[in-house]
Order: sequence, then structure tokens, then C-alpha cells
Amino acid sequence: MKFESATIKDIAKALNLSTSTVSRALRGSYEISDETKKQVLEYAEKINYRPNPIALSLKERRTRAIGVVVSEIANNFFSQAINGIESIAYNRGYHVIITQSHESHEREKVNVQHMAARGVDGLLVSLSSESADISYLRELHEKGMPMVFFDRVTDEIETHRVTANNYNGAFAATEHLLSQGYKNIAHITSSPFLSITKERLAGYKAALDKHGIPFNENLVKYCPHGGMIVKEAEDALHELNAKKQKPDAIFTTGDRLTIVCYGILKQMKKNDQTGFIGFSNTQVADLFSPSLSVVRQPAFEIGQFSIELLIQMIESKRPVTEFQTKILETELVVRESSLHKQKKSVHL
Amino acid sequence: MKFESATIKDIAKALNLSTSTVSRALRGSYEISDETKKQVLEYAEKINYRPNPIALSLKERRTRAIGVVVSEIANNFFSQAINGIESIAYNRGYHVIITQSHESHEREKVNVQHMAARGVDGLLVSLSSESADISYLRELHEKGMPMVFFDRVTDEIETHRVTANNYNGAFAATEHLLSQGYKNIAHITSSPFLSITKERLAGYKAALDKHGIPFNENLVKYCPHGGMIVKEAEDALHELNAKKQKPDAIFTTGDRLTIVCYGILKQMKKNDQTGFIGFSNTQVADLFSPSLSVVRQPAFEIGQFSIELLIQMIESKRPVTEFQTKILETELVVRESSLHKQKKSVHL
DNA sequence: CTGAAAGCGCTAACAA
DNA sequence: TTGTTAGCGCTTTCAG
Repeated sequence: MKFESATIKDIAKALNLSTSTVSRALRGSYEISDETKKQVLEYAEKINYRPNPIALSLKERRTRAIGVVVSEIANNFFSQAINGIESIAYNRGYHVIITQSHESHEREKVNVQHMAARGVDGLLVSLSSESADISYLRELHEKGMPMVFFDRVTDEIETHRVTANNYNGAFAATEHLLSQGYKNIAHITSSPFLSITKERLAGYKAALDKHGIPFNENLVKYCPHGGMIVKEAEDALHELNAKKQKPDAIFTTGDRLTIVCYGILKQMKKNDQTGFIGFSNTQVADLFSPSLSVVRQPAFEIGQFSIELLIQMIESKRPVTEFQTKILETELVVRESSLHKQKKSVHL
Repeated sequence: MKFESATIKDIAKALNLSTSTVSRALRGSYEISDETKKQVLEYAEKINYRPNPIALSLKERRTRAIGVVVSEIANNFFSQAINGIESIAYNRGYHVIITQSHESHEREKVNVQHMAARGVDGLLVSLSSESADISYLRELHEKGMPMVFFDRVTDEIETHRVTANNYNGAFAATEHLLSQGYKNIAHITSSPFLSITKERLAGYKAALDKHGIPFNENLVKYCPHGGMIVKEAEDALHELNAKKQKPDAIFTTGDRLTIVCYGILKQMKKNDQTGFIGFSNTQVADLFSPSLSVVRQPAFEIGQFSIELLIQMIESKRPVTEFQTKILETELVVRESSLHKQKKSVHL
């Protein structure tokens, strides 16, 4: 079950030339006579010759492919970021290989190593929530593999980073809830190891602080799998609801987690009484009832910036030593779910 | 900016062996003495040797990678199907390369040809809505590239196909609307060229027919980009609304299109009066208001079947000549949007 | 049991 | 202007 394509050799044979002449003619080298060029080009066209990229890769040590690792593509933030990545890569002649970690460190590692072995020219990585140990990435990085972190980043590896302004986004969301009169705001978030988790938590705290509300650790719940395991979110919500002092509003992070929590809240029939806002890039927030207020990340642009920086590194003649951390602003989109409620009840 | 890995040659040099001996030792060839084997294996382990898959591909003419083409990953159906694909591929030692056509025939072609040149062992294809001319796929197929079509299939190429039972799904949805008392049911669907469009239209017609309702061509609207271009859906809905005889219910196809139409209907403030059901694999149908009735496809399983069949073809010793068309049943999930409305108005 | 050499498709340094 | 040759990393005859 194999299929052969025409090679440079076939052309050479047919035209009674050497393979090198053909090779040169094909890429229009100046040293080849116009006549020969024309001959070669025409024949190549005729037999529909396509260079074998595998042979090329072996030779040139580059593949013009870049690898992407995200936790899952069934996530509005990531699929939008990927579209941003593709939009640039495509025009610059790079191909994009997408892999999913499903929040598993093991899977992430396998994917990265496979892509590395396969010879991608660079890597765009958003860490899985399990990824505490990133030594395998550091090794790769030290060997010279260009990589850019986006969204879930690390400072253990010295390279470019692109993220949303998670601190500001969380700050704005929390402050917005406060402005609506909510006083007891819970925060449901992802794995505590993730950079995004820390930044958002910090923003949340800062907003409380600014408005003189003491931070209450018991109001923060972690769902390490970011909503992929629904039970984690259910437990979080039920625990909050079991408190004497039930929260009157909830601020969530993560596209998936936000949606999942909102769904559970609805099942609990609490969504009419509880203020709600979350990080999400869903396009259907308007369709929910109450319509869903969100902090929206510039996912597409994050993707674009990331790949720009990566390609820059890949194509740089000398090793890049100056790295930047690009931070893009989020957008607060207020809809019904976060507005001041009639009965600002103490029931979650 | 390149990074070197250890090669077989390095091992050979260090151990004073020939490359062929090392090569054989590495894969435990019987002709190598246990001692040499051990030596080689240990040293390889020590320097963390990884065979170069590019060189392997060049030699063996296989890559253990399979290519996937879908219209877009930001689509519940496709992302679920991809998860199904990955779940199997991963265990069988194949890697999955995902590409998006964004419903563009040109993009689809470029992606396919790149993956083919890159040497994927097989292809999993769901055609873009623009893809009338699939001669480039036929050529590839004739050259021996194993491929399986899923979801959006074609009968122009003789190979395995895996789809949902679109006919039955559409039939059930339409009949359900009829059972709720709706009489004037519009159908908003994707490009008329797609297999899924034809099958679903047929199911819709058949249900009308069974219940003695004459088919009215004016109630069928095509959105060739399946909701990616919102204007197409808006126009469709507005045209329907402009009719004397306004539809009292709408049946849509396509994950994206269904959501988009439902959103527009809500904007038009018509969603309380109009029966609505659509093909969709969204996980948040419950969150909408009214909650959204859907025809759900077994996306994950479709992905699984597709890759099973593909791997079977790839690994088959002799050319496969018997092809199957696997059809999986859909699931009708009734929620509020399709239920009989109080005011079964003539306003859309 | 081990090694030398050819070859996968292509490029590039060196010759002519 | 064109051809010869070596080599990218690996496997695999064919000879020892």
C-alpha cells in the first residue's frame, strides 16, 4: 500500500541531465541556462513533480512545521488562539501541528517529544494543569528548540511569553461584582500551579482589598482539571452552598470551567439569585439565561503574537537572547448574570 | 538555531562498532551477541539516544502519522470526533495531525497535499462545503493513499465511509416538531453540495410526506458556510420572516449553524413563539433559554470508527477492495425549544 | 557475529 | 553552464 511520486532523478533521466542540474533548475539557480530551466520546469509540471519534504527535512534540518500543545481544542479560548496561530503560519509558509494534552502531564510530554523528534522547527506551548515538572521542556529548550509559551506560562524557562492580562481581567470582574453590591464573592478556579490561576487570584484579591473586603480563603475553590471533570466543579459549588455565610456572587476562571459552573448553578436553581461572571470566550453567552457576563481574552491575537515571536526566533540568524513577555488586555463584557439581583439573597 | 541529537554514528564511534551493528543491536536483531547488544543499549540509554524519525520515514516510506481534515475545530461535532480519533490513534502508536479547511476548497487542497507530501500514512477527511471538485483527492487515492471519509462524504471515491444516520436524524426531528403541532416547518441547512445536506433534507421531506404535509421549497434555506458567515443565516431567517405564511417552527442542521440561528432568533425575539430544533453536539444546550432541543450525533464514535477503518487499511498487507459504509444512529434530545408553544403564532 | 556499502530524495561543494 | 560526489540518519543486502 505505498504510492510513489516522481523524483528529481526521474526528471534527470528523462531529460538526460544530472540530478543536481535538475535540482538547480527547479529552484531557478542563476547558473543554469534558460533553456535547460525551461525544459526542466516544463517536464516537472507535466509529470506533476513535487519535492519530497521528508528528504528536504533530513537534509536541511528543518521542516517548516511548528507544533502546538494545548490542553484541549474543544475550548473556545484555545480554538480561537489556534485560529490566530494558523492565520499567520499559513502565510509564512509554516504548517501547524496541533496536539492536546487533555490536562495530562504525561500526554503533554509524549506529544512534545514526538513533535520534537519529528523535527518541528519550534513549539507553542500552553502548559497542562498537571505540569509541575517541566524538565523535559527545559532540556529541549537547552538543546536549542525554539519555544514560546502562551496563556499558561512558566518562568522556569527563559523565552518569549504571551498572555492575557489575567490580573487586570480578574480585578475588573471582581470590582464589577462589588459595584453591583455583591459582598461575598467566591472564586472558583483551576489548578493552583498554573500561572493563570495565580495571576487571576491576585487580581481578585487586589479588588477585594481595594474595596476593604477581607480576603476569605474558604471562598476560593480549585478545580484542577478546569471543568473537564464535572464532579470537581459540583463539589466546589456544593461546598460553597453549604456554608453558613453563603456567597452572593461567583467569579470563575477558564472557558470550560465557567460554562460548567454556570450549568451546575442553573441545575441548582441558584442562577437567578447569584451574581456570576467568568473568564470565557464563548460565542453564545447571549443565548444563556440569564445571559452570561464574561471576561473575554483576546485569544486570536494571543495566538498571532505567539507565532510571530516563534517564527522570529526560528528564522533568526543568531541565537535570540532578549525575550519579551507580551501581555494583552482582556475585555469585560457585562450581561445579565452579573447584574445586581432583586433579591440579593444569602442563599447561594 | 539548530539542535543536534545523538545519532547511531555517535554510538558506533564511541563503542568502536559499525553503524550497522549498532542499528541491529538497537532493535535486538538475533545476529548480534548479547554482550554487544547490552553495551549498545546501555550507551544509547546513557546518551539518551532517539532515532531520527525523519530519516526513518525517508527510508521506510511511512510516518505513523495520520492526517485529519475538518472544516473547523471550533465546532463541537468535530472536536468530539477528533477526540474519538485520538483516543484510538494514541494507543495504536499513530500521531494525529489536525488541519482546518475553514470551508475553503483551496485551503483543504493545500492541507491535504501538504500532509500527503509530508508522508502521512493515511487521511481522514470531512469535506469542506465548497468541495465540488475532489479530483485531487481522487488522484491521491489512485496513487494508493489510504483514506476514510467521515461526516461529509462522497461517493465519487471508492473507500470506507463513516457517518451519522442523517436521514433518520432529520426525520425524527421533523416528525417531533409535527407531533408538537407545528405545521409550517422551515429547514435551514448548509451547502446543498454536501452529502449531509442531501441526506438531512431527504429525511425532512420524508417526515412531511408521511404526515401529509406538502413540501414547500421556499421553506428551505441554504447557508453554504454553515454559519461561519453569520449574514447568510440572518438573511435566511429574515426571508422566512418576510413570508405571508411565516413558518411556525425551524429545523436546522450543523453544529455551528444551529447555534447561530438560535442566537439570531433570540435577537429577533421570536424564540418564544417558534419551535426550534437542530443538529448540534453542544454541551450547553441546557443553559440556553429556552433550552435547546437537538439531534445529537455520536461524534466520538464516528471518529473512532473512522480511524479504526483507516488503520486497518494502512496496515493491511494486500490492497483493500471491500469497503464499508458505517452509519451510526443519532439521538433526539428534546428540551424546551421544540415543545408545543402556548401561542402557536403565525409570526416566525 | 560483525562490517562495508548502497540507497531513500535532495542539496551543495567541488570539478570540469 | 553542467556533472560528480558526498552526505543528512537509518536500514539492509552482501561479504567476511
